[in-house]
Amino acid sequence: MFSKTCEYAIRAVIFIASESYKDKRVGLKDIAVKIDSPEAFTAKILQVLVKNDIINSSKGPTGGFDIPKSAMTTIYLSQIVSAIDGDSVFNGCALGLKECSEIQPCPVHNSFKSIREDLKLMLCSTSLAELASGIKSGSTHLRL
Amino acid sequence: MFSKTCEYAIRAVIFIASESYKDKRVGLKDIAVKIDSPEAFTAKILQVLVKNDIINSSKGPTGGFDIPKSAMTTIYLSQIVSAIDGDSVFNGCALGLKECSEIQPCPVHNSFKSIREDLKLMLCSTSLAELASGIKSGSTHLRL
DNA sequence: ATATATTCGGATAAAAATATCCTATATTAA
DNA sequence: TTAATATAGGATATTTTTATCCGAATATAT
Repeated sequence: MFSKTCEYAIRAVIFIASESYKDKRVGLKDIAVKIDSPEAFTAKILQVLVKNDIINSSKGPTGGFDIPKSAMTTIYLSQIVSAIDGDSVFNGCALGLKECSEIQPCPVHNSFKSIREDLKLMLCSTSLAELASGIKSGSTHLRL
Repeated sequence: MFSKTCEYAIRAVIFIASESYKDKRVGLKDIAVKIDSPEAFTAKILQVLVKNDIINSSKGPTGGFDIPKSAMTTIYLSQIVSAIDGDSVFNGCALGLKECSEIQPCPVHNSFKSIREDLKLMLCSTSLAELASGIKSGSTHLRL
């Protein structure tokens, strides 16, 4: 579904959001531990997320990553996914064909249509705020 | 969604089915051309499909691959997918967590539930016969 | 029987994804 | 202003996925 990189990205963003909700900025080391990801690799991913304006970063002591509370309700899963994996999840042919559309469909095009629509809808309507609230309340988890 | 290997597998099986429908056995070379896949790599994939009883093979001149007509209605997309990609599509956590279930869900577990159910249902109910019929009629295609 | 055409299977190679290391740069606090 | 701590980013390494090569085994037709 998503690349491993994208899985890390989503988990990291949710964790950062859950801490930002408590007005806490979090460092790379902490993030890597809390989402169980390789630290250096996670750093690379976070850089991409910063460049895509999904998270903020600040250097130096007391530095780290955060997300403004106001942004949490306007950032959706879809943004994280397309920042990391591009739009193949949204547009790509399930059988890997370059030319696959309504007028020239692959054999599974129609079978996948509604599933892809549902997926798209879900990704575009699930906000960071929702996802982080589960972490806050302890009803969802990010590692193991 | 699927690995590239699995995309080739599905395309190959559909092509073999569409030819078997016309009582034609098809060789590796022909398959690779018709589904636009690397020949040697496709050979490896076909071996796995043979081992999983999804397609038949026969050696020697006039040899090649085929699928009994009777089998076409009992082989489903799900079988091809799990033979090549395993059952990660069916069971795997969207965020890559090892432990993710109803009692210990990841943040997107519930959002993905219905989508995954729909996907599973579709894969388990779409038969090879259906997929091959689109190729026969020319309404669907396997390359480009 | 022999030549030929085909799949089978092991070894290897290339490419892409994932992961690490190290130095530079910025920021804070003392 | 200096020491300490954090992210940034380039270079490199490892692992996984994708792809190729080649000889062996097998079956067919002549």
